[in-house]
Amino acid sequence: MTDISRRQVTLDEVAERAGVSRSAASRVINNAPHVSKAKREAVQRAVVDLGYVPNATARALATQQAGAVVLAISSDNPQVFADPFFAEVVVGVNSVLEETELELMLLLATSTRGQTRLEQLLRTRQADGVMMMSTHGDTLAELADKADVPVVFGGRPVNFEPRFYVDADNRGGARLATEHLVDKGRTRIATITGRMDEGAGTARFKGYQEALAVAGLDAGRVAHGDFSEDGGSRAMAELLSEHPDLDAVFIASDQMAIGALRVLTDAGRSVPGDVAIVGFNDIPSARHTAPPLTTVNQPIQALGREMARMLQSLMSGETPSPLILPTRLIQRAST
Amino acid sequence: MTDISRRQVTLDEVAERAGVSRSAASRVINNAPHVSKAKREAVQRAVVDLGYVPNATARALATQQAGAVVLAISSDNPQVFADPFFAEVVVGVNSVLEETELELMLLLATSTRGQTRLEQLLRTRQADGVMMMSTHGDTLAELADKADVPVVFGGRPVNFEPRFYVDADNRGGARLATEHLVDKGRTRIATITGRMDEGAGTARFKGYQEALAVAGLDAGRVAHGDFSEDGGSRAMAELLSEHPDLDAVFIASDQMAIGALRVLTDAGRSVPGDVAIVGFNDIPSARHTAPPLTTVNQPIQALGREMARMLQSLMSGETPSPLILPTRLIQRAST
DNA sequence: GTGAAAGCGCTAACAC
DNA sequence: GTGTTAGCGCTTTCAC
Repeated sequence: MTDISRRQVTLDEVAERAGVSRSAASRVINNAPHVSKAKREAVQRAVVDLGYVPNATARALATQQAGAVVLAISSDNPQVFADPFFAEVVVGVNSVLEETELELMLLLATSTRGQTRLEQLLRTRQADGVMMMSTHGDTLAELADKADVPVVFGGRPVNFEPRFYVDADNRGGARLATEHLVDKGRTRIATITGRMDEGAGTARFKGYQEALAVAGLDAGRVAHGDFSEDGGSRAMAELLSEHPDLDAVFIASDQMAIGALRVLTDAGRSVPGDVAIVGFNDIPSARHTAPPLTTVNQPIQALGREMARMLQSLMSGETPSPLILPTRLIQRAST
Repeated sequence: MTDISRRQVTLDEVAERAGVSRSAASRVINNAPHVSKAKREAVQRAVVDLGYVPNATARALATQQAGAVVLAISSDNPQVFADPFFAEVVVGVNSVLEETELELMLLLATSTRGQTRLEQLLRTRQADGVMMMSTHGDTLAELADKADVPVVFGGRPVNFEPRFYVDADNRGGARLATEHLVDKGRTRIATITGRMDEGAGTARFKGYQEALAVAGLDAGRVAHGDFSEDGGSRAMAELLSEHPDLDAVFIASDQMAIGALRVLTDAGRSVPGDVAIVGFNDIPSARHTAPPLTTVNQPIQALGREMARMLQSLMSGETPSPLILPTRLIQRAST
């Protein structure tokens, strides 16, 4: 293992050592043509001897390519990133980036400061591409979608369809979940929605409505949550007081389902005996609730992977199609 | 909101527009002294008019400062990053970086490829500093600790004490947990350890031993796990067959505790009636197991925050002291 | 196949 | 205070 605390070795030094011009050395490094075999080898030897590593900054300046992409997560709440969801996305993204020379920059834009930074980033090509996950607000998203830097979205904003995105089939998943409730013979099926200013929130609500419409059932038992456990509790309490006859609930996130479950139990309703519930996301905790939660799984790592792939494709001048990843029902004891 | 799809505006253009020299403009941008008020204002106006944003790459090349730090997580298993733990660390790190001009780069070094990249990074000053979390192996860590780039460690390697680190008090937490079991009147207290090639694994084991030594109890009932749920199940089964008399288990991670809990239940041992257990990490699921898990909480976001702060301090030439963050016992029904 | 030379956009001496 | 100048380390025409 070579000594790490050595100062930067420049291309000039390599060239000198190899007895060639700097341009020749450069050609070898970037394995470009027009170099004699002899020189090529001489340079390669010099590179090894000196432990040369190209200076990425200088290269970036010369080529006008940053050699980095950014994963930007814009939200009004710094804590959302603590959601394991993003960790999984990152793993997926990383798995494809690892095959390339691209660095990954992470931009958690919560404050206005972060937002500004994101805008500047978009404008100044400090990154060769951006993967954007926005949990709220469409204006930044529209802005990003218009930037001349390649941008792919993870998930879709509410009122706006980006040119390039990969999303989970939230609507389909919600339909699946609700249909499952119907299949189980439930007829008074309520829902607790997520935040309706997020794409996932509205899509899951639509899926619920569709499934009930098809089944010819009433889709009027709805309470709005915010994806959080507490929000789920509140919404469940509301539902219970306004629609005490409900016999099932489709809940737009497992976190909310956990909150709702507690309220149901406290109210003396057995699950799934009196009320069947299904959640969404398939978080680890969903396996450990009592009873374990039926839920909808989405392929999160795949989402990250496909975002990165789509970005690559975009960066190499292609025009990829948007992608919707399938979700699937995980059946457990709560239904 | 300004149009984003505009090409790069250079400092020269700003200078020309303001009718000053480039150096004057540069001074204003970096609010350095020696500029008359008039010119300063002229430049500021030009900046706004033109929508000038400095080119970070060029600046980095000129100043020899990357303007970015990296969070490197080196592990032999790509999946470890999916652990919510890291998401929390990132939130902490980001909260302090957000106050600065520094970008955050994420380096998940799993493959050899990633390792190489990390080494190069260390060597070429592509980043002004690195925060390093290594889950295994000490050689890379020692290498990093010797690099001339500021490096702070999150957690400590097993056989090696870095110069700058912030760590949770794993040993103290384990002692706390074990003492709690002692206080509950348990006398045949076993342990399931984590991976013993990770600092957290060995430290928690030491804490267990210490507590039992102080209490004058036998610390011989031990099985080794790997922090995973399955590993916990296996280890618990082993413990049950080799030390069927045990009446408590300190388990070095909640994930393992969940696995162990299932095995205990399946074996007909009631928790905490027959066997009391306590876990470590305070993951969300720990609240939803049956019974809910007593566990040790560590301040993960604070860990991230302090790593970033320590790095900043290091980068500004100071010599910070290592930091150990307190852990605390969260008492629930499993004891 | 080869090298000289001109940048990439910025900062930092230095002389005025 | 101010502007001129020389780089930072690399890539890339362009003529040979």
